[in-house]
Amino acid sequence: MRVNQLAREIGVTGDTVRFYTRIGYLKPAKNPSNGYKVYSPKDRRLLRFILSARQLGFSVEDIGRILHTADQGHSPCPLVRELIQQRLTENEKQFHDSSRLRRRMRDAIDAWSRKPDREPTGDMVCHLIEEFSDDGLPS
Amino acid sequence: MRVNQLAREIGVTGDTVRFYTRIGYLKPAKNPSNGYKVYSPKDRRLLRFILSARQLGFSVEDIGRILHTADQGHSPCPLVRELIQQRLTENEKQFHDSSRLRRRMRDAIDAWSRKPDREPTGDMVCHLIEEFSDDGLPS
DNA sequence: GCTTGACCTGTGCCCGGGACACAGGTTCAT
DNA sequence: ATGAACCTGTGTCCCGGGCACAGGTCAAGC
Repeated sequence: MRVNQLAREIGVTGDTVRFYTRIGYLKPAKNPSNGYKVYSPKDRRLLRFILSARQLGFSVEDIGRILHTADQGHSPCPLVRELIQQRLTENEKQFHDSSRLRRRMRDAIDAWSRKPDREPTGDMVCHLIEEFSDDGLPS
Repeated sequence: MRVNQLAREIGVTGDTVRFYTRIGYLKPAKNPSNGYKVYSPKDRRLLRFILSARQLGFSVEDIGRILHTADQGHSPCPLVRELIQQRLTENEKQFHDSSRLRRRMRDAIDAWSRKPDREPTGDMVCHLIEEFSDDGLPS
């Protein structure tokens, strides 16, 4: 089976399949008559696994480590448990950062609703932004 | 003043200053005796503006449009109001996505706490991931 | 056989927002 | 003049694919 057949069957784009092939996670054979890559049922299982892991928040590199461990015949489960914990912690941090930014944006929009537009000057590009930032500074 | 002088004064790295210079937002003169870039007080004001805008969630490209508008002598304020609204909407979407992922990760960790580790098989890389994903599928 | 046109392929570069590596230049004290 | 510390511009890298491109393939029609 060729890239787009596999891709459609699984529900991703051909580019995605090509990408995982390019980085060596899928290892299709090569049809010698036309140079096209030929994917096996094992590749299909692997691709499904990769996509499941991605949906759980594992990075592509994480998945590489997991696959490598399994290739050695070792159980990847301890690594999987460790990695998802790390990703969860990351997610929580970025969730927090995102919340702070959102509050800041809302505060700005609110403050700006009571301010006029102005022409730029030599010292000022946009007084909305510049004055809002000054408000947050230590005087 | 040279890149690292400016950078330190504002509290960013030289790479950041170089980056905004490279993309043309800062326009230092060139010291002909040594080829070094020479930043003016205007560049310093601009850099401050850029960083303030970044902190409010504007993208680097947004800032380019804002600077361009101001360069034409028009008020960038309407654009600024429009763009922050867009970024806020984006942030809200990604906040939501992030929340869903987080719940999924926590559910996985919880489910996995009651499951053993296993060796990989020809059909299975890591049963934790594969079975957890199956749970979400329409049977 | 040949052509047409739709579909498919691999390859290589693109994105953001800087970070980092590198080779070489400069500066100040010696 | 020499050494060491610091500095500079430039090029490349990161992620997870997306996209453009030139060319290959394949069935239908003549």
